[in-house]
Amino acid sequence: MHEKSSIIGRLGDKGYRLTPQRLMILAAIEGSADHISAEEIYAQVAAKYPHVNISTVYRTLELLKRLGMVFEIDLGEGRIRYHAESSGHHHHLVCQGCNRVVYIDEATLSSLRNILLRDYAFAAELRHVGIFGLCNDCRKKSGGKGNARR
Amino acid sequence: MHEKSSIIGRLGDKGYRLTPQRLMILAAIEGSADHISAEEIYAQVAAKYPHVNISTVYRTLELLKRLGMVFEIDLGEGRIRYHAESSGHHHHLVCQGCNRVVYIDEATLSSLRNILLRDYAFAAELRHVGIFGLCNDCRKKSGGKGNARR
DNA sequence: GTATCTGCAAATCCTTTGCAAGTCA
DNA sequence: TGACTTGCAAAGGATTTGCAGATAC
Repeated sequence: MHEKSSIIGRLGDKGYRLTPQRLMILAAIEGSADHISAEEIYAQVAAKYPHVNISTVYRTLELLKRLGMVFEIDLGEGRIRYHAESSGHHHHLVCQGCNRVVYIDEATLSSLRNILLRDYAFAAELRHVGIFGLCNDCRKKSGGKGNARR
Repeated sequence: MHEKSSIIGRLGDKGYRLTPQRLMILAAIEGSADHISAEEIYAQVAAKYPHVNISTVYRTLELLKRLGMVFEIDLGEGRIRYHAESSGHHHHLVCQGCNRVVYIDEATLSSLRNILLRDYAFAAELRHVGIFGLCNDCRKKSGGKGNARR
């Protein structure tokens, strides 16, 4: 049990080829403290391996998503961000006034999840979207204009 | 006080021109039982008035958003949907298994809103995004594949 | 050796923009 | 009349795809 990455191990186990591109893309995702976009993954990989193409990044992300190893999160920027399944979960409060993202821990929303499950039999996957609104600072500033999207 | 549409009245009051395009775009939005996309608005308007251009739809939406008369909602489809401010509010549970959208009333999430406000001083605007997850049926079906997005 | 992957280039989808012509007030 | 609106066409950004050559196993 000492693989560089459990994801890499699992990819290999499932019969997928461990190409240098895939390894580098995985490293970028796993190494990202935050959530990373396809473009950012591409930039990181291309810095060491200029030959890669961004379509390979998208194809690899597609594969990893399909295998449940990487998750998407839509923070309303008009682009999707990705994070490794292994990197732990939290929720995102996205301020539409200043674009700041506040992280809150998973437990905060567990009661909501329970209510939706109980009353609507709906299993909410709250980790993969941002919750939009206004942070404290922006609320004070005359309600904050809120032109954060796209 | 008997305008066809309160939005139209307000647009005129603010000094914006009531062009036929704007009136028809407004009619499409207000007439939509559900949430409508720019493309759908365009199709509806173009049916009666083939001359319109979709850029006019986007520009009108931009204006109405700015004036707070129309709201966006991102249901994670890779496109934004719109609804009239006057059409009442509710929340959206979007099933990633079958793409179904379940509407829930605003009160259901008010406690969440209060918690976020109290603990994070964050004023969440929950009405403008969908909450993703799996509906009852799709949960039963072996967890449902969940390839709903884009 | 060969099925799987990749790079490349072009296409797609949604949305935005510049500009000259049209039109509401 | 004249500022505000529109149509048109072209650009924009994110993502996807077809295909032929490259490569992991």
